Amino acid sequence: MKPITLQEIADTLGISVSTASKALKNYPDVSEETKTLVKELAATMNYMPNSFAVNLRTKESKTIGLIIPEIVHYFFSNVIKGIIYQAEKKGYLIITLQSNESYQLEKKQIELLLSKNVDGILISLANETADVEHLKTIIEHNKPLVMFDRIAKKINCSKVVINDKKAGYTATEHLIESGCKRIAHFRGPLLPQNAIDRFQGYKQALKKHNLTFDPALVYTCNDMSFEEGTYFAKKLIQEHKDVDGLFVSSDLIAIGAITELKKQGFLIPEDIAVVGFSNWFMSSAVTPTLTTIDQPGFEMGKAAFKQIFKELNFRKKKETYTPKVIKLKTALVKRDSTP
Amino acid sequence: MKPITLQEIADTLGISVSTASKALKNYPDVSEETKTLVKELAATMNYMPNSFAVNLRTKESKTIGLIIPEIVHYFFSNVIKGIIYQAEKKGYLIITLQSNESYQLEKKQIELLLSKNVDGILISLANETADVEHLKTIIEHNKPLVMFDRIAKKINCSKVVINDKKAGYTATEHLIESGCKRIAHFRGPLLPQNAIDRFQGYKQALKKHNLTFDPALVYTCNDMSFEEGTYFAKKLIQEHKDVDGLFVSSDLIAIGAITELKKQGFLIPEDIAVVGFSNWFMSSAVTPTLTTIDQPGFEMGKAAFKQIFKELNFRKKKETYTPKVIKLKTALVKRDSTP
DNA sequence: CTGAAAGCGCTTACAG
DNA sequence: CTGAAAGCGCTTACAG
Repeated sequence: MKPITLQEIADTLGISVSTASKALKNYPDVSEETKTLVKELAATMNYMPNSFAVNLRTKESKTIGLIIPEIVHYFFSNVIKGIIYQAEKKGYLIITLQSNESYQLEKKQIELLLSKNVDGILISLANETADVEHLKTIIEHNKPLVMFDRIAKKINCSKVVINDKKAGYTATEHLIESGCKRIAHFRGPLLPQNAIDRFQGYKQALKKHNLTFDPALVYTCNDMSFEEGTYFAKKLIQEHKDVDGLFVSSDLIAIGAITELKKQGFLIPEDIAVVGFSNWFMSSAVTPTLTTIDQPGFEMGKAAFKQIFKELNFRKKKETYTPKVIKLKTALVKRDSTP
Repeated sequence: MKPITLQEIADTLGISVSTASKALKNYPDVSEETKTLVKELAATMNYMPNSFAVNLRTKESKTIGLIIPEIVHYFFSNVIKGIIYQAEKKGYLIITLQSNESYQLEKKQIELLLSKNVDGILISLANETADVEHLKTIIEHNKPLVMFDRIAKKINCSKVVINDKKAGYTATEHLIESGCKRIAHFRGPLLPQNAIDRFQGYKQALKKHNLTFDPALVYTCNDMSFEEGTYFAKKLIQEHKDVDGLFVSSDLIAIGAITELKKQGFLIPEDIAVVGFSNWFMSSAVTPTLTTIDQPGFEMGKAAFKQIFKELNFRKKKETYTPKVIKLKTALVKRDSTP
């Protein structure tokens, strides 16, 4: 079945392509009669405008590129879901690419998306990414760019984030208020801003409550896995027998840590209280259930798309806009891993 | 920064657009000198061909549509990852849509992808999908279609699957060989072929080993969640005190079931042995670790893309091809939830 | 109210 | 070896 063209519609109706085109798009200067004729024929012939031609004329494809560090990841897949959900609502399609936490890939993928002429780009940075020049090329190409979760402070574009520092503060303060005196922290990798911010929040809470900050109690996780949780838990209790609280930058690592601690005979939360991060669906299923910070992935995806959509419209109207930083709310979810 | 065109390259060089175009594409009938000139200028001017124009001319966009029931799902997100990984290798981009297990959405999304002129469609059916006429429209539009995991037997297109029946058989037989006599099955929803096949494998294994099949021991899960696992486990031990084995059609449900059974004082595997399905990464982390069937999601994604890529090339060469059914290997992963 | 014309930026068959 | 021309299928400013 060959797709049918406007030309064919016009021909069978004995009118011009221009009129047919305008009729379908409800131009006011086409007679009602012609409009009905064209629309009916289009419907019966199952006409679909050739999107390649439309793209070429209108210079937009209603397609947004998305670069994500890792698809197989509860939080990120929720973000993707939110983006796709919102995009579909607005008639946009999402092309997803995975940087695999690699700076080189991320850079290449930006080039790729730009060469494919997406209308804009949504990105969450790879853990490896330190240099952010490649993001500037997006802006130079005059395409809207919105970063989310793993952002680069230096880049002047809209961002959707949570307040990681505040969330880290809340988590740690909750441990302090539960009576913990020696609180360890399993932080994320060194580069990403959100790992830094959560760590800052941790420090700030200690300071506020007059607990001394001990750098030896901070362990840096790199692959953010369950195994890393068990590994550092083992290390932690070897090195610091007096620890009574633990703030972990991800639920998965926290669950790994709890598994190991239980195995070694520690009672959670009696001996060591634990707070995770992100509110992974399993955190309410494990034993004990995990106290954590709820990080709204789906909402973040929706917000990121909404923002790029706004910017797209500003551009169409040739209006200027100033990049916005949207901060989504987090919440402490109190469960059984803290007293 | 306005994107630069072939026209501008040709103008600055004082040659025609045709020659410039052919030079860039290494046509043999262009002088080496001209080729170098054009290529160098293109490089310094950072020329990128306008993909909209290329699409219109070549009638292909090197873009494949993907419809998946649920993105936030360990198995499916692995499949997506595999598809995107393989597609990127071959210069293709993936547009992902989520049907949300809804037949209506799935149907609409096929129309959408077709109207956006993707070169082909990859799909895994929604649990709700019974009628498969909408898939035929893809074929009528002359676009390659490859189904994976949740397939429709009736549709004549290539498919990538595992042998669900055999896997169900293996899982059940493993329980039987472990000494189980009364084996229950938590199956998936009624419509998807793979839920049916796993159930058939279960029945077949019982028959083969002369155990009577008792329909009362089969429970149908619909949302495939942890909670469903706890719910049916509760029901199971109320209704059938003599059960000593359980084959569950997903690891998450199995883990839910085990959590509930442990809570009620049952020993796993001593009282009830449990086998899951899919080899979710958490199945090696829970206590006891879960015996399961490894279902290669990433491989499935790669295979699905490879197949559609092949079909795309056959079409370009105007060769015919017959749809293939690719069966990927599964394996029993023996862990501690079976003796 | 309708249509001829130009043009989006490329590719490719054809002429020279 | 080079280039003029046609054309992919639309949209839209303009003329009538």
